[in-house]
Amino acid sequence: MIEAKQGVGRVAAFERIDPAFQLTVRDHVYRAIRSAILSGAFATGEKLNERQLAEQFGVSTTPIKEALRQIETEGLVETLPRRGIAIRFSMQWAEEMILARAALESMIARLAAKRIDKPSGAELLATVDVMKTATKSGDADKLIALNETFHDHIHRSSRCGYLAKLIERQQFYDASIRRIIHLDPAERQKALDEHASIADAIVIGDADLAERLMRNHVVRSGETYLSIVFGQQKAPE
Amino acid sequence: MIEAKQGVGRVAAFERIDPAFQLTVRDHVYRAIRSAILSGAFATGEKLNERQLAEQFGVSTTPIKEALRQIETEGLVETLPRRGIAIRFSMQWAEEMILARAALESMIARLAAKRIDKPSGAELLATVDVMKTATKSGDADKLIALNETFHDHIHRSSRCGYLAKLIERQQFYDASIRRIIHLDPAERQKALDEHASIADAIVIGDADLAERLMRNHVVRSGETYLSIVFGQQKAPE
DNA sequence: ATCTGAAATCTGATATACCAGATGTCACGC
DNA sequence: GCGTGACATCTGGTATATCAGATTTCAGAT
Repeated sequence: MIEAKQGVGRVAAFERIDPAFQLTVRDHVYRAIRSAILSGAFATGEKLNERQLAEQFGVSTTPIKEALRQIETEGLVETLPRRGIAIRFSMQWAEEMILARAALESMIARLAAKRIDKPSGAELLATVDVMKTATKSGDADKLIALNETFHDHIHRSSRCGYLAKLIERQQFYDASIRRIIHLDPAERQKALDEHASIADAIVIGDADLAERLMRNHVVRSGETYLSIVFGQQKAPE
Repeated sequence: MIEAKQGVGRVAAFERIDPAFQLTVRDHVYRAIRSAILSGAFATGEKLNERQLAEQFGVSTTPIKEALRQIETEGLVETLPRRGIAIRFSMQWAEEMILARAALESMIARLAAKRIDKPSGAELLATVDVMKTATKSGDADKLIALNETFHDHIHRSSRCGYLAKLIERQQFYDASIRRIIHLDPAERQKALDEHASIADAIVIGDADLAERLMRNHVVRSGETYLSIVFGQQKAPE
């Protein structure tokens, strides 16, 4: 659908570039370090060195410092002034990130149930239908994308920008790990059932039910990811 | 109570200095800017200028940049590469911070109810008792301190460091505003009743009840703060 | 009067140099 | 042998200069 501005018919329908797309060095470094930490490349308590990181990335320390400040604010590392930067992330940290995400996603599901309108509700149910198909055919990549679409729909329906942003930071696994999970047919089916019932609860406006289902879904699937990322590790006895 | 180390009786009982105490320029700037934003010193969408801030604080841009990165990660401002730094905080943002805090605090209350031990439970109830006294006498400052103690007890009992840290960032009002609230006897009584029932629920281990009571408490008191900070503003109709 | 586009200017982004606290090393004196 | 303390060194913290994208300004063309 092309919308011409000011009645001039021949302007091409190029979408505005999202300013956040701009790849700064800082942003690249931020993602790289964050992802490395979350994938377990560093042991808890291990030290990071600003100069060394700068050398590895082939940049100055300035963008490194800024990226580390962001990662610090997220809680993944702790900066000890003039003593070093220590990794804080651990299995227990990941467990709590799941709990945080469960709390926030269930809150947002509750609000979505109260605020969703007819068209969005229909879209949400339609997404679930597509998921059913993808689940049967076992298309893992498509399921991963649909999963994101599903949660995005709910976030938008809740009209909560801040909460949605906060939730994004509570993810400690990436697409490659999701793919592993989606290879298991039983897991796919379980996720589908949960998504379907969550969508139903939101569309009929049952806030309490949507909240509860969402929390259970996030905790359950989170624990599955946890066992994959951290293997058979157990919390300290 | 003095604990001598290694049996040497004459060593003074100096406590270890918390490394986080060190006041760096960055940290000072971070707190100052954050507090200014939360107190409404800037309009939503208003631009901040790194050089100008550096000049105002009388420091270079380096600590300013790092502080802004932290504030950005919290979601209070948005950095548009090479275009400026825009304030994102608004009444709606504050409303969502309340919801986030409600979601996280209720999750932590749920865990505290499951994990609290006898001594901590007794301490929690004791804190509520002291609160009763302070409520009657109307000592606002003491109540503010006790409030913090109360929530800290619960955070510690939940054994969740990450969640507790995340919750800290969801506070948009400071002590001076709390004092205003605590001047109202009716408000004091309401808060006391809520605290008492939350403590009871946690101590008897009723996770569902603790969660629900905590959420309602945070939302209700949050809305009170909201109305004070933002006056009679209303969300866009 | 209006549109175009080059140049001035504003802003954050990055690089580099240097500062200062924290830590480790090791010769020295008991 | 062992505790002491000066000093080398490591680390993040801060200051400053410069780079480059974004925006604004405004002369010149239509």
